[in-house]
Amino acid sequence: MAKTQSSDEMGTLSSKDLETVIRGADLRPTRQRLALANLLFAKGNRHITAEILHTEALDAGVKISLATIYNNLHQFTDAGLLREVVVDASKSYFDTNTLPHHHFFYDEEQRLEDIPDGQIRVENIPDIPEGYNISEVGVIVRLSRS
Amino acid sequence: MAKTQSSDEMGTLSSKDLETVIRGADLRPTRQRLALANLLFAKGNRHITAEILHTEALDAGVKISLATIYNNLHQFTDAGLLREVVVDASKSYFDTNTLPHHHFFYDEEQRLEDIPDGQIRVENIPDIPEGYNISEVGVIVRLSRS
DNA sequence: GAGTAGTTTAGAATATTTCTAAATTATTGA
DNA sequence: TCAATAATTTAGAAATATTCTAAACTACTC
Repeated sequence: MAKTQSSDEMGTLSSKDLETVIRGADLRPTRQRLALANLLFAKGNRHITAEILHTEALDAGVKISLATIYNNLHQFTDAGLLREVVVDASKSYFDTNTLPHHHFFYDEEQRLEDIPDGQIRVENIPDIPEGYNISEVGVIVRLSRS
Repeated sequence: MAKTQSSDEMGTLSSKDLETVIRGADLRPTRQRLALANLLFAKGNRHITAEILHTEALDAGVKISLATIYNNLHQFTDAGLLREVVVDASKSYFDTNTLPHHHFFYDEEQRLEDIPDGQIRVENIPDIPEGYNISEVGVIVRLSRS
């Protein structure tokens, strides 16, 4: 397997691989961090909030505080292993898919879902002011029950 | 002038007009509500947070509480006079332009700016699941200093 | 194994937004 | 005009999500 893998392909990482990923991000493979990495990266794409990840960790028997969840979500994000998606005014979602892509957001369920890259095209982005660059183009298609 | 006006054209409303707009939304033209409507709609498109609107009102000599700011922002939004734009994980922006359009967001300045409708096109939106409809397609182009 | 630097943690603090219940104001209709 | 009513405003408390602090703990280095 290639040494570098996109977050898209992290669905089958062994705990050895997870340790490698964590070390590659200049982080120590602590018990808590490994457990979070496992919850986040061991089963395909996820869109998760701090609170839900905390609950999942506790349910999995991992003793971990909410502060540590936040610390690690931000460290993973800084390391490029996660992407923060702003879609709800009151809480943050973290997406394990760091490749360029867009999202469906189900209003009633407060649930995010990937729209695979290439599927949507954004055309005709106007000129941007001198001295700036585009850091991200995000499309959110909001869905509600009809 | 036409009886119905898009929020786009509310830049020149007299206080009589503002009262009409407010009554049209089934709201009472109170001192506070008129003052807010004036701050919001009397000078072209705005993208504003509750806190900033509160400060502007106080600066203009209007005695008003923050709770009233929130009440009115939501009432205006429900009446279709404002649109809430989610772009920042920690606070909400309200946009006086309720026509379909997209946004630039200046990361460093935490500032929103309209991209006029028609300028950007979103193509190839995939099929959406049975039983849902698209309530909004939002594009945010994030800009950072280069 | 000792020293250090990174990590975790409980709990406090902060920020934004909502809620509550009481006081105030606008409206209606006698 | 005035009383009844319903909507509105308000201060302050509460709720929610997130960050901070400082102390305890753990992983790493030599």
